[in-house]
Amino acid sequence: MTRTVYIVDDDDAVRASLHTLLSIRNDLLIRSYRSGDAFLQEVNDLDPGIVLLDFHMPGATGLDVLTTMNKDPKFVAIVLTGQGNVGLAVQAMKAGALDFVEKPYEADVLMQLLDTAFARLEQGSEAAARVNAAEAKIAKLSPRETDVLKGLIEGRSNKIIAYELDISPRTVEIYRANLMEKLEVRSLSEALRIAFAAGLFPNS
Amino acid sequence: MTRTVYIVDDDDAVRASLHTLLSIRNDLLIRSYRSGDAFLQEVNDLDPGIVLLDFHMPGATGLDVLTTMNKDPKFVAIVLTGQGNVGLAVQAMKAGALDFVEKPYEADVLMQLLDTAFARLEQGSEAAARVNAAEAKIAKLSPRETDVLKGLIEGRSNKIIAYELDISPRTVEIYRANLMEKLEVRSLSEALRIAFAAGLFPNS
DNA sequence: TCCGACTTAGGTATAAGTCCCTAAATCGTC
DNA sequence: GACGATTTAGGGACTTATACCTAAGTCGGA
Repeated sequence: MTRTVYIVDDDDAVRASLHTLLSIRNDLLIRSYRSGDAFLQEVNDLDPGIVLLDFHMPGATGLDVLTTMNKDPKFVAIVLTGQGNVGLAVQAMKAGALDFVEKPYEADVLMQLLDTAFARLEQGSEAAARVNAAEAKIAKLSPRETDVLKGLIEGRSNKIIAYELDISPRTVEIYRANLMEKLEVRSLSEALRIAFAAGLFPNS
Repeated sequence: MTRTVYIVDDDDAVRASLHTLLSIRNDLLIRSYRSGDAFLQEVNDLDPGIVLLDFHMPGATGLDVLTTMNKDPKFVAIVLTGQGNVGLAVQAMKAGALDFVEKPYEADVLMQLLDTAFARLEQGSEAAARVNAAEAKIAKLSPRETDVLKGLIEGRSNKIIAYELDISPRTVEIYRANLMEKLEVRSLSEALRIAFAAGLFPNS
């Protein structure tokens, strides 16, 4: 597995020093960006990784970057900043940063943070992978098959579903068999589990 | 609905001033504690509410209180502190505080924070109530009924479950009927939904 | 000691779901 | 215009599940 670290800082010296520091660990792929804007332009095409983020930058600030990639589980951000204060730290943490560290940082603290960040990244991408797999399977279903799945989720029998969709129970059976095949499952419970994972479920 | 605010601060003047400020809103029930220890002693018996928490206190600090009630969705904490710094703010946010505000705070900022906090509290307690209801129903099941439910979750038929438990398929049918009754559901899908909600499900 | 819950099990009937076969109209794509 | 996917549907055999009936042994608590 490639462990990628993105450095986003407008200060050449900071980028260089971080690069040197991180190069101690030879399992890291390091990419540097000289502004938040430059990073945001490419963010959709990037592999998952850790983002070491400066707060004060011309153009998009660290907070802008954080809010943009807020819910994307592909990235875990650590804010590294020169002039920090409580308000900024709180904002950054609310925006989902793993940590907010004032420069000068200690090398071993940063290294430990990186490990934590990679651990969280893995958790997040496992969860995301499960959701993705489930959604991909659901997406294969035809509209009618999806209708039937919804009926099954609600706990209705083929007969009732047929009545609601105004089609023959026989046809419901066929859609049901089709969706089981497309979802690659052999039991209703497995099908429902995929529906759960894909967020198809009513929480009420 | 009673909206409760707990004030935890060792400074008499701060407690009094917060009390006065919050009294403007006559829908709030206000309780004050002069130390983190005093609050923690009662925390298990308290109703859900917002905790306005000082950081620097003799005995249990604000962070101690935060970590103790960390995962309890009954409370949402806002840290109000005199001498704050970035490190403390980050620790508090990591420990689950909704916000970290330095004194002197502005009254309207605090009021807005309270609204946000109550909103989050309601979300959390709705979710918690669902989980509780589900767990309570699962807890009613006898050991054998639970075994059968696990088999159903795995997508096995009565016959297979009977074989695995080394009992008659007939008996599995009875347990199954019993658990449907105890769970107050009429379909497998509803039963599985309760099992999901109770966290009985394998994520792998 | 008796009551209630849990565990176990059979019979019989009906309902529901699955698995095999076939078949045709529609609709968009190459 | 032919090909594939979608939607629609029937028959028949087989498997599963449900809904009713009864019944008995164990074990802990009132």
